[in-house]
Amino acid sequence: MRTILEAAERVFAANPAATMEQVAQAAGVARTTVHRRFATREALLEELTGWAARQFAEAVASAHADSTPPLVALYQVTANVLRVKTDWWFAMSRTGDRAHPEAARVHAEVRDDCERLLRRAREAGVLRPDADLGWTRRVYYALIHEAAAEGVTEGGDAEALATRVVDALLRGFGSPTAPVIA
Amino acid sequence: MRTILEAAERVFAANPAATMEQVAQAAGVARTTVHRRFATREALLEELTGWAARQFAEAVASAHADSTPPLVALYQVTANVLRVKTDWWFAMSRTGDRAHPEAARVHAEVRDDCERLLRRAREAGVLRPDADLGWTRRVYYALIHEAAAEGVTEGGDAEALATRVVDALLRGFGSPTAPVIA
DNA sequence: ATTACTCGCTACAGCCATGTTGCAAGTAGC
DNA sequence: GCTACTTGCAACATGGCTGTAGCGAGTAAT
Repeated sequence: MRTILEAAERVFAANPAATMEQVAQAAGVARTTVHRRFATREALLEELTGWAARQFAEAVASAHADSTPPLVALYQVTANVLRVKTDWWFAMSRTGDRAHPEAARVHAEVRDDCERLLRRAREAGVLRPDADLGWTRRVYYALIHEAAAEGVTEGGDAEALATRVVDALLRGFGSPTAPVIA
Repeated sequence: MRTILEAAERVFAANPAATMEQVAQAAGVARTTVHRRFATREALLEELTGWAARQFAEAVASAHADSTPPLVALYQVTANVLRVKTDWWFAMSRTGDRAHPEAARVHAEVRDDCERLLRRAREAGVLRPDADLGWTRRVYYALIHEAAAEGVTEGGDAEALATRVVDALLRGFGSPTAPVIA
């Protein structure tokens, strides 16, 4: 069960169009055994996304973003999410999928949590007063995605990656003395 | 020919696993006609990635990044690439693919160009002296990707998107007076 | 009108993944 | 030993996509 889901994650991460046969082989079981647990391919994908969504929700919740200073919360959430996302790369990439309403709900909720956290950060002076929170959130997501990609291929630890993500998000890479474009 | 490639781009952008039938339908031709131009599905994909790669190379080259100040070059390259990437979203996402060596070569060259530009920017004081160029480049790519996604769904103009990308890359979203994490 | 060309349509063969079933072997518990 | 359960294996049916071939209609040029 867990074995099959983890194998599916590995296989689909390498090739989203992989077959049930490949998943079974990676799990070390027969293809029919996979079908015994998951009636259809769709069902397997759904289980996978649901499983990842629960891990995701847990990772976000355990950061207690509401009861810590924004900067600390930002760092904790980032590190926790990176841990999950490097292990469940493929499953976590299936966010917008119409399948599995629970996963969609989780992602929507996290999205709200994230925007709320960013708003708190802006009010606390951590973010610039003129920061566009929608764009800020999308950039934040993109940075996490990129850092997770590095974590998958090179296996860095979540804390170091989180530090770089938050640093890139807040400071950028420009010299403080450089001219500004807009 | 062009019609079919453009249709393929649209269809595959919506669903990478789309069939030749769907492509043909989107192009307004019969499936056999698609096969007359592109012997196999693989051949169609290759043409598509090759076509996008040429557009990409042209977009980068026409920015004359070597002969303008780093900050200007960064902005020009960003805007040009965004124009191509919003139109050829799917085809441009097939970078690491082993198929079509020309596309792989183009992407490798652009990557080098980009790192060279970032190095110039750092030496010119546009980037912080301690900026990790590899990480900077990956973040830059991620920002372009994100901005292009917005361009695809909401159709903003390339200049405005480029401004936001460069601004996010250089300044980030943090308040200049806020404490730093690392 | 003839020729050359392109396209749509139909039909077909082949392949591969999916999903199902039945049977045999192995294991754990009683 | 007996039972219940799980698994592997082989076989099969099904469906969908791919790629090919042939025929007929339409069009443009000479």
